[in-house]
Amino acid sequence: METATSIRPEVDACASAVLEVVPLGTRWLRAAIRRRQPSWSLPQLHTLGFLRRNPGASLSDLAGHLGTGLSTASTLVTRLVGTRQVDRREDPSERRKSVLSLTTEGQAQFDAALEASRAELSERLSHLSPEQLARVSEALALLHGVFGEG
Amino acid sequence: METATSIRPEVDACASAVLEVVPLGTRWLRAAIRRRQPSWSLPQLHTLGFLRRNPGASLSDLAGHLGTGLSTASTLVTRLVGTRQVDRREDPSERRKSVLSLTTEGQAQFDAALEASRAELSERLSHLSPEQLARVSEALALLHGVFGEG
DNA sequence: TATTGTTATACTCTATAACTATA
DNA sequence: TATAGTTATAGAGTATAACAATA
Repeated sequence: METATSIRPEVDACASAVLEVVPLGTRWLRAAIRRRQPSWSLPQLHTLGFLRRNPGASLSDLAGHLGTGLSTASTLVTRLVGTRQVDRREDPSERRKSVLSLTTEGQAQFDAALEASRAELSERLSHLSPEQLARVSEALALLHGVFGEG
Repeated sequence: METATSIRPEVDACASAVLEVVPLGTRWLRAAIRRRQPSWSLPQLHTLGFLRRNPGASLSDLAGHLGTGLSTASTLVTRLVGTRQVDRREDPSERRKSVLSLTTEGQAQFDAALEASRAELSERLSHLSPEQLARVSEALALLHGVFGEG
């Protein structure tokens, strides 16, 4: 199979770096969350984070964000509803749809966990110089676009 | 609880960006792999990638890399041995230890999948300017250190 | 008929605990 | 006794397929 290698070697090197760092970051993040909320899985955290930013989203919205099927999102939400962290209602105007949001308790727990992880990450990032920090922030914005545009 | 907020707001902003982009990248990566090798899970890919770079590693080495317990690594390896992608032997000098490596077939499949994902990522990264690309690469190196030093 | 979501089934990931074998 | 690894068990994530309800 022709593997369509780029004309620019820097591009391939950058792609390789992404492929190496993203899993590293995921493992770090999972460990950080576990230290704080051992009962939360990464998918659960992603679900809570999405509903934190998008209150009132439907199950389809959530599934699209998670990159999973509707059934996966459904069982995920069912568990979080069971633990009183997510509220699931029926959309009055579109009765097929769910209206999802965090409960007060779910939001408080999520904010606390996010803040703890951010504090831990900040501690590590604080060793970087202001210039390095600015470049990392800029690079993250670029990667956000790269991952999000499709 | 005191959440030890940083004195530098830029640090916290950067940490927030990391917390947002890392999950995005993970979902993109999973989707990219699925397009190529629908049968591989992310943990399996990480296992293959680690053994690709560290042939002869022990099960403990692998578990440490994955951030999981020994039992998780053991069942993971058992499945990959069953599909003829990983070779598991006994260390002659330390008979408690396993010596893990990719089979010829496993290595070929991994290389092909990695190359496909890299090509797909490269296509997206190719839209960046040389300056942007350099910054992303530099930032990734910094993040590699941030995630890896603990 | 198409869309939204749920449920059943099966397989993988993961942790804990109990176990074996080796050092 | 301590370490390397396996196995049993249980709970969670995931996809596919079959289903119900709504539009």
